[in-house]
Amino acid sequence: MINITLPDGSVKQYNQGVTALDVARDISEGLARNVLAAKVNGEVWDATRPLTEDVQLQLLTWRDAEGKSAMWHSSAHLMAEAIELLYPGVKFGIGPDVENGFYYDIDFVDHDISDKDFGKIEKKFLELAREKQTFDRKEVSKKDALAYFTEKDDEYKLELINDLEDGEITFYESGYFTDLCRGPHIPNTSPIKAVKLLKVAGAYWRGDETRKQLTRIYGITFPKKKELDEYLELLEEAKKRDHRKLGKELDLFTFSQKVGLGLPLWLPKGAQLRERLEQYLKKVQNEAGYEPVITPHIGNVELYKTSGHYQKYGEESFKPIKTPVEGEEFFLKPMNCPHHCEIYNSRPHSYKELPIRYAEFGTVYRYEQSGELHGLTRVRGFTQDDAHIFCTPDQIKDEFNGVIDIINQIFKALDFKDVIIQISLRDPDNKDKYIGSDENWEKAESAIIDVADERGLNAVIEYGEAAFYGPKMDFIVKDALGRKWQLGTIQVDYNLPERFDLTYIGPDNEKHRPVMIHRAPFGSMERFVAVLIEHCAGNFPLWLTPDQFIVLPISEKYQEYAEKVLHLLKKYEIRGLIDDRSEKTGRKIRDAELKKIPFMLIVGEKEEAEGTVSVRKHQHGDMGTFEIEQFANMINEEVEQMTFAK
RNA sequence: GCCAACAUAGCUCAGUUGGCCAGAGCAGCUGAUUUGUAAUCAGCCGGUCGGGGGUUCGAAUCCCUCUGUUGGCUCCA
Repeated sequence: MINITLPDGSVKQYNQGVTALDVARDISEGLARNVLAAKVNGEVWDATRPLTEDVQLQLLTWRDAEGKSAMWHSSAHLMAEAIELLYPGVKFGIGPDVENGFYYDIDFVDHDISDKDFGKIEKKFLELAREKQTFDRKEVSKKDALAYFTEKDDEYKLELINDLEDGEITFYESGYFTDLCRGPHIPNTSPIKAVKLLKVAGAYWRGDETRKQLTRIYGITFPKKKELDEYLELLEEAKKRDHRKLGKELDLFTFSQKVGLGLPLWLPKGAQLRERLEQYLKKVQNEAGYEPVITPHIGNVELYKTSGHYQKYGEESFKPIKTPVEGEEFFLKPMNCPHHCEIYNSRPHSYKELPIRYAEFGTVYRYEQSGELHGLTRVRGFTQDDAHIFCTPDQIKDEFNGVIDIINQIFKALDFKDVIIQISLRDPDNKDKYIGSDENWEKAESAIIDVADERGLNAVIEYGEAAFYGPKMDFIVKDALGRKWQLGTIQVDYNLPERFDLTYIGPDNEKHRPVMIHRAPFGSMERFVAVLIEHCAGNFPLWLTPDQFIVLPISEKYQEYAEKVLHLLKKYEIRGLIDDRSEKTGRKIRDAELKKIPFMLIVGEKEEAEGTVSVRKHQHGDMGTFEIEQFANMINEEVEQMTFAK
């Protein structure tokens, strides 16, 4: 007999060889039907795998993330089975579960596949699911495993098996399909009631662009058709928030083939919005002791040879510009730091001056691969809210903390709540990819980790994500469709000070090396605005929105009064416009609602006589009649509150 | 850059298996209307059907190619 401890602390006794599914059945049939997998001593197992000793057991269902994983992973197998039946001879790469569903990388050999084939695959998929196929785990020797896939002529699986140790190889058999797989899987396919294949994409085998590109098919499954419908509806809703769509609708930005791809053009309303963000940050930075600097858009090739960027990125940059007579070469600047180093170097510095903080909204240009360009989030020309802090090694922590304060303040003012904080460190197995000494790297990495610990930040550590010159802390936010974008970043850099031979005179009258901190709270204005648009679905906070109100005169008779209202509100520094078209009020309201203007001020006979406005709030409706001053105070209070959100 | 799909008026989209001068709604312009909380009416303007090549008696429609967009992959100082 063995003891099974359940999450509520109760202990039950069973015969050796009992399965999690048996335990579930013992509790209730309903539970047994819903069990997808089991957590055994903290490790996720098949619910059908025999338990041979005393264990802590947790049954996993659709409600648990691990339960979903097991089902989606099993769905990947099922899709592979369907595809193998429909397209004999295809070869399989890997097929894991992902955040929302699963994918399988497949070499279709000589079959052509596109999303037009999805319907056929989905149909076969559901047929197979209804067969209640079980997933049978088999431990296989390396020799047998190799033999099986040699027979199948699947070089991808063979490569995977060759990387595994004998004794740790398992196969799963389901229906007609056998796959190399660690598991775990759901007991059988009956919970999979609804499937949707979502997209086809090319994916390099093992993420290596020098290797063959396989066809990746993404899909998602649900235990109920209704849940699938809800998910698809959610995707539709998300599309409405897409910054590319809203940017067009709200006249914020555009692109022109003639100007060039990846080069955004800011329209008046978008430029206004962006300028407000910049002014806000300038004010915050001014209070935090930053000094503005301005540098040109190009820099001599020598500058980037000194910085090391030339060696690393020279080949994948826009080609240099040459002066016609001297033949001197200049790069469009891909970052501002080398310029700022030269500003620092323009005269000697005393330790008493440090830290020095140079800030610049610097526009930079980077050659990005054409397939990667995406709205405002991935462009070839963009403006960083950049600053470089030059400080002594023992000032790093304070400075780092100061930057985090600024980032927190901004994210709070804009109501960004779901921010992922990532500490990006060097890949310890691939140190040649980075410049600088081990000692400096270790110092910088531990400084960042210490600050995160001290502030109790819930940060994730990622190895191999560091910049080539130093480790960093990134602030990552998701867009409407759940894609992750890096916004703010703080980077410690011991390398550029070396390369530019930056120094300060210490109290000992000797030269010392300062440390540089690169930081950009927004990251880039383009990307930040894009994420902001999606975050608030185009309903910008009052302090940022291009037009705060629109006056809607009932008829031309009240045009003069409308102008008076506009004029008065201007005096309170509230911005707006008048809809003077010869349209009905209902129409003007509809258009203003669609333009997402926060307040509509309706004025007619009554308002003119009383010197008031009738206020309608966007998405809320009629708020009643206000004195003009009263309305102005309401707006200004709201603006004040948001800007100074702590 | 790679894989796949897509590209028709400023915007959103119709255009069946190639067949009369390519259509609609919105926007724009002109006029009428003088309007009270999400669309007043009428007329007009607007397209070398992304560019180029080809097949055909005939191409928005079929083929090739280039460009761009979208979704991924790879990359991201």
